[in-house]
Amino acid sequence: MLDDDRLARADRILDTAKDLLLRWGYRRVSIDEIAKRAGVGKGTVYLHWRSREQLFFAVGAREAVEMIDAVVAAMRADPTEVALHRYMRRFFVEAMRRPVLRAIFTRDAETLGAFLASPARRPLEGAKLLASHDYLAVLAEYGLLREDLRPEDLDYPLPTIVFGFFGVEPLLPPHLDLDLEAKAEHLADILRRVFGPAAEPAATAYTGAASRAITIFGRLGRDFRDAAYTTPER
Amino acid sequence: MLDDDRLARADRILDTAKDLLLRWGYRRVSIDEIAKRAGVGKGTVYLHWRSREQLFFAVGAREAVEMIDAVVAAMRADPTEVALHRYMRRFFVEAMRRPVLRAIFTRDAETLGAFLASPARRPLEGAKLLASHDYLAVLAEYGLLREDLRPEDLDYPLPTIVFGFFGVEPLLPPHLDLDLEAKAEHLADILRRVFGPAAEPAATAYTGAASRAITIFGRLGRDFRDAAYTTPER
DNA sequence: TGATGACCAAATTAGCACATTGGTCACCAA
DNA sequence: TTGGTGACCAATGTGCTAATTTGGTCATCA
Repeated sequence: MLDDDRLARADRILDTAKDLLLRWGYRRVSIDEIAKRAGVGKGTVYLHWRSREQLFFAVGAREAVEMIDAVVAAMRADPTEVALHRYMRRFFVEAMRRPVLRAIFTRDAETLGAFLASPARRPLEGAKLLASHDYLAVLAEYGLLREDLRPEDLDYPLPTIVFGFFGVEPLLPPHLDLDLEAKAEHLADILRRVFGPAAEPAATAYTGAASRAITIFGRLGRDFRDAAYTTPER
Repeated sequence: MLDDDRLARADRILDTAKDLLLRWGYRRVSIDEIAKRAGVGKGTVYLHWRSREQLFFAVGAREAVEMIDAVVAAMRADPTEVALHRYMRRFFVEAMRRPVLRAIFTRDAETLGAFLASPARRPLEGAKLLASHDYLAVLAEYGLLREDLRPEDLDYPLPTIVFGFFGVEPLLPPHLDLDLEAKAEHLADILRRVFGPAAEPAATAYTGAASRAITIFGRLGRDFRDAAYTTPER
């Protein structure tokens, strides 16, 4: 079978899995049902992924790729998007707009159930996706971080703040319903005040940093794409 | 029966309930068991609280009173403790050091189970306990907030940040294990940078605001104490 | 008159037969 | 020869009933 056909088939299966995941929730979706609706035999699914968990990981990884691509595209179009507060704002919005990523980041137990605790999902959250050390090092190098901060100083407070934005929703009083953009704006404002440099950086800092960051996130996107379509080796 | 004896009995029951709650978790603790260990009849428990939920709410409320008392004492000893970032730092530390409050704020399902979703627990979290509008209004009045902020501007971002600090723990990579004070310091630093005034306020601002805040939190503490020992009326 | 525990309805658990599901692999069609 | 398939299997889950536990009440008692 041609590689293109293989990829197309993988996508068909992933589309089906994603659709059922969002409609029925993780525990209700069986491999049988996915295979049937995708028009392939059950065994064929296992020619693409090692296990059920891996398959659903791939569903998430594909959305992660979309999100990363959107981030990279934004940085290409406007290098100031590389700044931490701009990047995280976009990350937040792009993640929340994609149903599977939103379910993962908001820890939506209704939709994801046991998958939230499964080890296969691990790479989908975690600091690596959120803000790699490589990226933060680039920010520091180009003067886009507060002068007294080293990248590792963000290890605790940055994920903590961002996690708060993904997770508070169910705890807030209902009368407080900001739209996604307003929340993202709050997040950006906070990150700029807490981690941003005192003075506005030069335009050249942005272009230099953006070019480096695009490389970093481009690689990250390719890694996720590879992970999503990985064939099980034995 | 004398009021003092009544209170002592209530405390004995609450001590027992708290002990079992922390050892066995919410769902495993029965009223029968609590009554037996507290040396009273089951009916007696219902002379103090209307329902099982109310009883466990009282367990939390009593710890909330302890916490609020600690906060008030700190403000009395040092009026600069009234500043938002100092107050929330202390709030965070005092809450995390008390097992029942920590379970509530970290949403520890293992310990609290169904109680997390029960309406009786509602008053124990929520913005009221965290930072009432009255308190924020005092801060604004005395110039202890960023000049361009009105109290209601904090409604969304403040609980969001604080929630993050209570809730991230299970998501962080294990190698990152700051002690409680270090986490609290991060929280304080963030809140000062995001919500604090540009210039250091005068000492008189702190004393004035602290005196007002002590009144507010003193009342809140009394309300919780009353709620904890409330007799069910019919 | 305050405290108690037997009592009851409602919810939970235990036990068991039956159905479903993740994953494998012998077989087959191209 | 080989990529695709679905019958197959162990293990997990589901429905069902009987038996137990539990929250809450209240007649009775000290």
